[in-house]
Amino acid sequence: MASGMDERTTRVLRHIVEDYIATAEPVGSRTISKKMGQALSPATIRNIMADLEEAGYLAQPHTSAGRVPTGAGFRYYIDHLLSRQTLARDEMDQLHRAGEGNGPADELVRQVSRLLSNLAHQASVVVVSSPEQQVLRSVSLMRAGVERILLVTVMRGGWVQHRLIEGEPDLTGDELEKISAYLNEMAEGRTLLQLRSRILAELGKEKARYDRVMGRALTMGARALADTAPGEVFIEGRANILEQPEFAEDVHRLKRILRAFEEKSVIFRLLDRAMESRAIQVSVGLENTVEELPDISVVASGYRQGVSSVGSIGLIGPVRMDYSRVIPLVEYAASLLTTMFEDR
Amino acid sequence: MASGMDERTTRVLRHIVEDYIATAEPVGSRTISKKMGQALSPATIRNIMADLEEAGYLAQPHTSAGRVPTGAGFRYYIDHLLSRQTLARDEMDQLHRAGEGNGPADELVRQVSRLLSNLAHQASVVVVSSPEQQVLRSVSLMRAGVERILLVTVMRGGWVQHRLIEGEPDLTGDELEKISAYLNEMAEGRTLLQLRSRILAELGKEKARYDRVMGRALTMGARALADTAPGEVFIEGRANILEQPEFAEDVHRLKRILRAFEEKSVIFRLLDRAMESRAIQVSVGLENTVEELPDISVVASGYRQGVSSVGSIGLIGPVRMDYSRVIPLVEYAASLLTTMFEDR
DNA sequence: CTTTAGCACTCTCATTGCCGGAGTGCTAAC
DNA sequence: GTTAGCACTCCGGCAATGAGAGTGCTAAAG
Repeated sequence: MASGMDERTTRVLRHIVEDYIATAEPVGSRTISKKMGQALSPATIRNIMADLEEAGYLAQPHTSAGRVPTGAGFRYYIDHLLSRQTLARDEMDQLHRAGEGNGPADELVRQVSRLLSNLAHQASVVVVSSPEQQVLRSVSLMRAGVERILLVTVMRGGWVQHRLIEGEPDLTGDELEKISAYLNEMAEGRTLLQLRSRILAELGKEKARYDRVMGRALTMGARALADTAPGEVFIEGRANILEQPEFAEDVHRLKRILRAFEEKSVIFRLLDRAMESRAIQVSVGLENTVEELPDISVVASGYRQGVSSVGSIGLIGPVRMDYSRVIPLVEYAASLLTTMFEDR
Repeated sequence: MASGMDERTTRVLRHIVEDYIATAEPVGSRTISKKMGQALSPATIRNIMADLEEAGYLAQPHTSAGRVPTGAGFRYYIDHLLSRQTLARDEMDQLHRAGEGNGPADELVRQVSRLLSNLAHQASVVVVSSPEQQVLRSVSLMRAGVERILLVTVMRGGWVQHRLIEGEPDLTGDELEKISAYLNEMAEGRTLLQLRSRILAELGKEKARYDRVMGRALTMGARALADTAPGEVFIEGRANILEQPEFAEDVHRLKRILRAFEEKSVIFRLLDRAMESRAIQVSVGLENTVEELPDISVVASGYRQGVSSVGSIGLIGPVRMDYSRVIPLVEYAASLLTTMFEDR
């Protein structure tokens, strides 16, 4: 049906969507007629609207209310009608400054995310994918308690991660340092995944035969990397979603979304489509496959470290979002993250 | 005036507070009369209520509504009238299990906090104080990029922290390992604070004179520890505060508190009184000195690592909280955290 | 002197009925 | 195909009303 609409019809649809985005109220034929410079009378608009409703792009909350775009309406708008706003110089600068500063990677990412959230008046989410595919820069083993050893990994791009190895018999400081150094040498430039298989290969080859340090290093490495780390989620600007009347008024919805924010896995599912693709992803309403949140929209884009995608950044909010503004914002933020990780 | 109340008056006050806690509605003289087994007629209760109002413990939303406890009323109730509920076996078990598991310290703390939040139907907050005073178990320097070095510190108790040293000329892997080992040896068993002054002393003494490794180690250590790390804040169960009608109904208040949750420093100020003291701290309404949040209550208790307090855990919610239940919960959670860190 | 019954009074809240306004769909004319 | 006109629908706000809950005061009883 999408192609079966003439230009006039789509123009009407566009105006309806944009008016609705701006006001959050159902929009009537009069309003649109005025907006289009009286070229068409309200009555005509009404006819067109009836067509659009039949095609599934609009809905009426009740007879004698104006029209509201459906999910399909938004979809069509986003795919064919949207004209992106260009970002204000000032906004780009702000984002830049947030990402430029000194400090650990996670802190900078948080700041960018937060600013994005404030600029868009939506909640902002960053997911960092499980670091399995990322290239290591260095690893270190540290004593962390009785029979507890901590494996710290630093990725290219500056991401730091640590995991605990428990129930490991204690070693002297010297031994630990040697083992650590050995592992570190083995790790550099490899991905976690590669490191793991390398360790396993090595372990099979020489066994813990004649080199005690090497043997211990290999078994410990193998243990530490046995289970995959989950990746991380940062959510910033939860308070901003109260700016959106759809959440401020409906406590139930608000609660649902806040609950979802507390489940890492839900957020992961929400953003993982964006992670793969290089282009920005917009999923409105029911399109996202997360059954807990049928009535929200996600605008997200992956960011990369070198050639491999390592995560994504996005906004979560009601379906009625100012996409023309929000899409460029997210895109810019994602590209910023990519450059941030480039020279690290 | 507190002492100038006879037992009958305080009993009335207690019933009013408890009824209000249970219902969130102003409570009238009839209700109280019935609750006290008709020993006193509503009229008598009314007289007593008038006294209590004059004394500042109760207030009327408007003539001909029931009474509502004031901040002072709650304060008096907490200090003199409260009878703690004992925790259900099951709740203690749940908390225990949350804290017992394997995994990094921060993850476990999060889990305990989250469970606490769910049990209390309030938002739960954990602050980990700046690690300055904590005793180190080990430190390690790791390569983290061009001219970037990461200092990772592991505290007794299992807390891990890292800070970036930027603009540091690159070293060979070997050199870095030596420096790292040297620092590690110096660090163990000292607090961060002690380590820092030790480094400065050492730096003055020998200068970077004849031992290049030592010299580099000292200057890098000094640089890394120059600025104090801020400490951390975990907030769990934000969605639970919507269970409380005072937040569910008043978007403005909700927004204020969500905004506050996004400012580490605010949360710090809110909980730092609890950090010092070993006993549980309850601050109702205006008692907390955080001007952004005049109408909320904080129930918090510090937890320790050995003898020194390292943070606190607490609940944040409306003044109308079920203190008799919530206080034991927080206490138990705090003691749990203390034992969790003991054997690490 | 304290307690209580009685009563008049106040205030809220839910219900009802009643416009006015916004918007629609349909029909007939342009 | 477009539009003016019109009857119709539905929502939202407003005022009036009355029930209900609760109070304070007074005067009588204990």
